[in-house]
Amino acid sequence: MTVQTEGTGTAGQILDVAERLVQTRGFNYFSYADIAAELALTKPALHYHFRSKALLGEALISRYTDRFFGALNTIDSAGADAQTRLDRFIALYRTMLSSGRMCLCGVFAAEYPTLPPAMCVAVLDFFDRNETWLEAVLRQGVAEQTMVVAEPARDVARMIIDTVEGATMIARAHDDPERFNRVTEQMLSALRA
Amino acid sequence: MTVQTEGTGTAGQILDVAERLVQTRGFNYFSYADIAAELALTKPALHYHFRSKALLGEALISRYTDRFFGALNTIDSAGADAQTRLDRFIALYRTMLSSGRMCLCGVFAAEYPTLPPAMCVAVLDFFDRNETWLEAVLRQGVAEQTMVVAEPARDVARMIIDTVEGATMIARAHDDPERFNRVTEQMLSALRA
DNA sequence: GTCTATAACGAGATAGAC
DNA sequence: GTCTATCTCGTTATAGAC
Repeated sequence: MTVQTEGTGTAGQILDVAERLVQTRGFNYFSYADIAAELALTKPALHYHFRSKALLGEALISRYTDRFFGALNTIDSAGADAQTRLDRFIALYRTMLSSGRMCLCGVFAAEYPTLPPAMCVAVLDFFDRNETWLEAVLRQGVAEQTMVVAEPARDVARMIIDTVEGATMIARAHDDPERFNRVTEQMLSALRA
Repeated sequence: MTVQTEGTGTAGQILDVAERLVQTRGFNYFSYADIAAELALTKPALHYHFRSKALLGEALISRYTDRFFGALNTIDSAGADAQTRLDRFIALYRTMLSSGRMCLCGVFAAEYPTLPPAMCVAVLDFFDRNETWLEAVLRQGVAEQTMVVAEPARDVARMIIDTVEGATMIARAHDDPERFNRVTEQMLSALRA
């Protein structure tokens, strides 16, 4: 149920380092040289695995999205109640924040107008799928009578994503993970029945 | 009550263009050459007014913060109720979003780990002052019996900022300002008494 | 699959003329 | 206050040897 795990092989290690650099510095503020230095490789070796930075970016989103929804699947398969599911969703972001990272797609959203088109499509897809997952959890909470959710529930789902992304970003700037905890707790308490 | 107004003189014009470029592309994805081309100047002319990009960044935050709190002062001097004040606060962000811009300090928060130290200090100061203003509005709403605000009210103020910053970022990626309106409306309705 | 070497370009910044 | 010219460095990317 974690989003950041270690990849296998050289390509996997490249993605690991690149992912961390994007989540901490942004897509436009790291270079192939940074990755090469960390892995004791040369730049052409990276280009062998990822022909261009744009393709590396696409691979990053693809793997991140797979892992993120893998984590959501793990949450689902535990058969927990809606409150617990929502708590665990938020814990995914808390874990990233604890290592000074933003959500990968949150970073990409901030840099959106500068991204290659293929990356843009993948970023929007990530958010759309998140909304769908959250909307289902909210409807479960209503059915369990533990949540009060306004209609359309999808807008509430969007509010949750926006708040969590914003809270991650600003708590990291303050270097204060507790800020994230208190803000998300405020948000959750407003949803409780 | 607007945050984006036109500056006077060459330095003001430089700040105008730089501000727009940061709000749309980020601090790490525009150059002196971009500004120079727009203003039909050369790069050394820009360096005459702002010796380094870091100093330009500091000047950007300083002017933006002044204008932002100028707008909040205008809201205050109208003597409106808390709900109206909060609506007008959110309208400041809506106006930025309508021209494809994020909050300047929201962008800087996303790029925070890459910024020069002096800019970091100024960014945190912007958010702290925002929290203080919002906390006062929330307490006014409680006194007017139009809002239900959990304690500590400062955490609710932080939640509002995080949600608005996140909603701006993600609505812009979707090129859908209505998303911002619906999300912030959901947030506001959770605060109503 | 990784290397050395290099191309081609753009970045921030400075010297010195006008 | 703005210019031409230039410096130095870092960037993405490729050619070709091993």
